[in-house]
This record gives sequence, C-alpha cells and structure tokens, in this order.
Amino acid sequence: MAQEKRRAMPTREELRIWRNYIETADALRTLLEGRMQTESSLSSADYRVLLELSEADKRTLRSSELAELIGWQRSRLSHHLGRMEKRGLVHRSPCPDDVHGINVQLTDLGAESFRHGSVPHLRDVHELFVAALSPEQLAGVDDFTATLRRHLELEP
Amino acid sequence: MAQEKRRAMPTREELRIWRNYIETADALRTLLEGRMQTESSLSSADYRVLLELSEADKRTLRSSELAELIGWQRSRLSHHLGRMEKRGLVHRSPCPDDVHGINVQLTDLGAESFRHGSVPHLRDVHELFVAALSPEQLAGVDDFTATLRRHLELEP
DNA sequence: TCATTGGGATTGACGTGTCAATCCTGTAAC
DNA sequence: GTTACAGGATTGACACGTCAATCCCAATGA
Repeated sequence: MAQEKRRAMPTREELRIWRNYIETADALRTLLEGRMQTESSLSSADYRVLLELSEADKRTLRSSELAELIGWQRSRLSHHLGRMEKRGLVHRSPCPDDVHGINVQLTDLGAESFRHGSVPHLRDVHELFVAALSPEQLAGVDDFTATLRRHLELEP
Repeated sequence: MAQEKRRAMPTREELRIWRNYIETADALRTLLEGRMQTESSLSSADYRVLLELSEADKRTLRSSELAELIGWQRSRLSHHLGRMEKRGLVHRSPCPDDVHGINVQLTDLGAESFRHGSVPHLRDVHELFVAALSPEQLAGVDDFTATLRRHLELEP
C-alpha cells in the first residue's frame, strides 16, 4: 500500500479533466492559427521564425542557433526555411565567420509581414485567452503550468 | 475610457503566461503521442478512432457518425480510415440500411491493439499530468478550462 | 425518359513534420 | 597525400491534414 500511486490509472474524473484540458488547448491553438492565416497569411511556424529573426541582431541568425532557439529539428527548419525563402520572407547565405553554417536573414518583406501579423495576433491572444480569465484564474494557469513544466523537466 | 479593454493587447506578463500555457500543452501532447507510438504503434488519431469504435454497438459505426463523434472533417476521416484499413485495424463495408453510407467496423486486430494501447496510455496520462498536480491545482485546471470553453463557445 | 439535385463518401494536390540517409568541407591521423 | 571523421545543413520518402473537386446513387420534377 505504500506506493499505491505508482503507475496508477487516472480516475474517470481526472480523465475528464485531462481531456478537456488538452482539447481546449488544441482548439485554442487551431483557432488562433486560423485567424493568423486569414489576417496575415502566416502560419504559427512562420511566426516563430519571424519573431526570433526580428529580435536578432541585424535580423540575422545562424541556422543552427535559430533551430536551438525555437526548439526544432534541423531538418524541419531546413524544410521550412526553404518554403519561406520561396515566399521571399527570408534569405539564406553562407556564413563568413564559420566555414560550415548558414546565415538566415529576415528580408524587408519578412519584417513587414511580421509587423503586420503580430498586432492582430496579440489582440487575438488577448481576446481569446486573457480576456476570458479572471486575474486569479490567470495566476492559477501560471502556477500549474510552472508545476507541469517542472514535472516534465522542460526548460523554463 | 469606458471600453479601454476592447481589442486590447496582452501585457508582457500575460503573454509570458500564454506562451508557457500553450507550449506546455503542446509538449505534453507530443510526449504522450511519442510514448503511445513506441508502446503500441498507435497515433493519437488512431486512438480516437479505435476508442469510439470499441465503445460502439457491434464495434461498428456509420462513417458519418464517427466523423461527427470525433469532430473530424469527412475527408480527414476517409484518408485516415484508408490508412488504418491497410494496417488491418478496421474494415469498411457498404451499409445495408442506408443506401449511401459506409459501415466502419473494428477488426479483432483493431480491438486487440486498442486494449494493448489504452492501459499504458492511461498510465502515462496519470504519470505525466495527474500525478504532477495537487487536487487544488487539478480543480483549478477544471475550472479555467470550463471558463475557456464557455468563452470560446466550444460544446462541452 | 432524362436532367437535376442532394447526401455521403472518396480523391488529388498541396503544405507540413519526421526520420534516416546524404552531402559538403575542413581538420586530424596515418 | 590520402583516409577518416566531424559538424552543419540538405534531401527524400513517407505519414498526416486541409481544401476543393469529384463520384455515386437515389429521389425528384419536367
């Protein structure tokens, strides 16, 4: 009886909460993605890339740093940059300092797209998430996500 | 000043909470999917389908009902059933009652796969989610997801 | 009898992500 | 000098989801 909770099953109630939690988060993500798509023709993947680049020095990052920053596999980034480059959002060029290594630079169009996209996106986040919750609820979210992140050993 | 909150932007702090929230949910989903894949060679999409079918009368559902139940587009379901049928998890046959309409039936292999997959999956949910949180935190999650669902007008 | 429409399902093209294999180019080992 | 290897990035094959187009078949209506 000492460790009856080891590898236990969730109760019906816990399972219900879990399903609601994960479905809601999913629905929210989907909703926001859809809005961003129609508002500015950007996917959330595009947004992540543009965000990091626009905050970077000279709007430029080494490909590997970028992958690190947003936590993607190299190959995913490579595929995605290829597509973004085709759309003119981004430009790749060999990196002078490092023999291997590629510099990824935001183009003017990319910077413009990001500016145009970010304002409505942030408003959407406010409208669909922040505005729904009381300050106490928001604090609760912060608390339990922190707990969860610690539990999963995610980097902060 | 009366409606200064209309279409407002999130504060830095609110944005941080939002990002943590959505990233954590994502990471959790990914983690669980990965485990299910290695434990039982099922994706979460497979799992959804198998779950509904195994609870259905005679392990069978009309394709359209199934789509309704799990909230998928018809075409997504069609594609996915095609793949699952190839793997022998599921069987499709024209529906005798309804002229149009296709019956989707769980095969023995499908039922077996689901049984084998569900136990470790539920344990994973417990380990990675339920066990991390205090009863108060869990109640908090329940509360704020309910609030969010109402706000987003998601069906319960 | 033949065109029309309508529900139910499938198909094809396309964008995306993953995994494993490959490529490229300096650097170290022999 | 040639071989090996190592870091950095790309590629290809495949699974998945979405959108729009199509197919199939019956029940109308002319």
